[in-house]
Amino acid sequence: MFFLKELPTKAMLDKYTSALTNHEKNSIAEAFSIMRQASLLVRSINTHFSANNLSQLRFLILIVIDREPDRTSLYAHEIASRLDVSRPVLTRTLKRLIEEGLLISTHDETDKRAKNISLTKKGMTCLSKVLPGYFNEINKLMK
Amino acid sequence: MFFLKELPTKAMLDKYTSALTNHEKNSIAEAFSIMRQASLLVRSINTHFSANNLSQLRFLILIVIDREPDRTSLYAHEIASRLDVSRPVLTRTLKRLIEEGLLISTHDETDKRAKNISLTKKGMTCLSKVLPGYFNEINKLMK
DNA sequence: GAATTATGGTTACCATGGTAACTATATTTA
DNA sequence: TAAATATAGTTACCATGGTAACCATAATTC
Repeated sequence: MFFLKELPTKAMLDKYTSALTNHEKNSIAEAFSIMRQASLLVRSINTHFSANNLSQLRFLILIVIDREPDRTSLYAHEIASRLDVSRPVLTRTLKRLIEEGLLISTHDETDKRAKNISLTKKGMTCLSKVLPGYFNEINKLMK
Repeated sequence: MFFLKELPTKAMLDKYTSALTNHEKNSIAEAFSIMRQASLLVRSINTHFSANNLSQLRFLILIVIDREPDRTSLYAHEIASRLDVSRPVLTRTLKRLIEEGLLISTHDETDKRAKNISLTKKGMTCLSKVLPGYFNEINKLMK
């Protein structure tokens, strides 16, 4: 998502930011650094995930359900409110996770629009299988 | 690309990282923070770009050509070597930028495989039009 | 110099992100 | 309580990321 292998040098940046203050130039250099670091993190995390048939979003959906205190399910709109992703993408991703047996969806009696989503055994197993490698990947790159 | 709105609290993290050292836990918390910050940056930058019919990658392609000292063109494989993106994606994106008149491609006489890519007037105009807002978006979010 | 390997680039296909426009049900308001 | 608005979720469509497999040309090796 930030695909520049070599971050611009200060001199390079100056070519484009002559009108900015030094403070602004530093902020921009820092932003580049953050975006590049995050890109590398996301890259290697995604590699780990796809080896386990997951993705960032698929993983996060499982996690937000699992981590919810005192509950074993969430409404789709609650998942949506915790994740910064568009509704159609969430709909599709939930659909796939349900098809693959990682989640199950039940209808709500009081609100017929709502869908109640919970982890299956398979979903929980998947999560616990992927978590150690996930933290491991992060730690490798944060050194 | 990291879609968790609220980063996990330390207590939350403990649920999943009990086997890790404190140093590792801190690294992970920092990684989350970096990924989240980068996501927000990329979000707003992309919004700015798409209002100008660009994207991160389209922008970076233009920039790496423009910033190259002493040259006005790059071979496609040189662009590829500067950007961390797969070759097919680069091929397609270059194709679109050429169709839209931001880039032109010429064949190389000595290596018949290679494509020489340079910015058109329109490409340069596009770049200079988008740059101030780009830095501005970054600075807004880095505060 | 023919065969092999490496390099530059493309095609085909899929996953995953977005927006716009939609349906269905709940809620609010007049 | 009928009409208007808000909320939950979906569908259709497109942009942009990836990998695998491929073609064409160059470079290397035997």
